[in-house]
Amino acid sequence: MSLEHIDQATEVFRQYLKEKDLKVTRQREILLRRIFEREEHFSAEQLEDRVKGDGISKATIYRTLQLLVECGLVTEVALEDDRRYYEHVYGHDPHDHIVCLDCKKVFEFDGTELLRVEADLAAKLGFVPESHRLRIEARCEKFRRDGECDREEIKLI
Amino acid sequence: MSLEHIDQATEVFRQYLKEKDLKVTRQREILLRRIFEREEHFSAEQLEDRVKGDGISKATIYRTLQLLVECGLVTEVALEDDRRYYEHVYGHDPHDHIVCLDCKKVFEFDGTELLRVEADLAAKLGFVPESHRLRIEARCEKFRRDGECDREEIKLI
DNA sequence: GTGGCTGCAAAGGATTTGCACTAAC
DNA sequence: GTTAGTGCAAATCCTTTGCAGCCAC
Repeated sequence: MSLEHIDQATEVFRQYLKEKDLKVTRQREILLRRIFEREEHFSAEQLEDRVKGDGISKATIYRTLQLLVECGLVTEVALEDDRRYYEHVYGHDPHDHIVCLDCKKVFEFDGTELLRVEADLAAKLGFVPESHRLRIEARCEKFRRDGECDREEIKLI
Repeated sequence: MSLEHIDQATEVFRQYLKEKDLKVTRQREILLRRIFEREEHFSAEQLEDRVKGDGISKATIYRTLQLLVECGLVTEVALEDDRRYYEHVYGHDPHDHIVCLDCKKVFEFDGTELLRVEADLAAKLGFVPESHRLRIEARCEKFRRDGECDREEIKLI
């Protein structure tokens, strides 16, 4: 993510905090930066690793993640069922996730078509869709054929 | 679910156990029956309630659920993120779930179209889809308009 | 100075596990 | 009789919470 985007996200977060009469703290600013400076999904534990040395407690990490989700800068991703994973979404196009049962990598794919189908379907049933949580589990043809997979994880495919 | 279906599911389960050299126990038979005799999603805790009085421990419930998922008679449903929910799938058509943010009810809808889109999408990306976990969160038009919703939960819509 | 925030440790809550006993086969 | 299954309680693991001191405003 570009420095420019990080700055914009920081601004969005500060604005959100101000609106809610919450405070801009050292910990919150560092966490936001560490989240946005990488294009990787992360769990609370992995985020803890990223800020190792910055003196930020686990409790603050969990509390800040909640704030970031509330203000829409971060969302949960349904990668696993046992723990929560997150990704930053500021400046990202809608996408969903497909995990390969062979090579275990996670890929993102353009979510436009599914969004349209979802909207149609929901309309037919009398609903207005708000959000969805999706994980597709699949097998990678290349892996099956060659026994390896050279795709880059996460990259939009 | 019809008695006939329960018997068939029981047979499938027994067969699976036999193949794996596992035992057909009183607890396993009761749990399967209690699961299949209702068309309701359930958590481990709710299943515990359903077998209250049958003297089956929580540990056995969790262990049996794993078996039932392994043999394909039951699957996890992505209703909530904090605990696991299940449904029996023997004799059911493919479907997905939509939860109403207004009335909190869960509905099932025909999953054929999404399956097709998923297969197309996956093929384009070089994958063969195996399964997916989906929850659509939406608002119910009727509820918004009338302040109530008379739809029946879970029924395929 | 006054909230809200943080770190710490303890609590919570769902699920899993170790073990001695019991029950299928 | 053998082997796996069960119940119980303890253990795990992720996440949340209570509280005393701290920091942003």
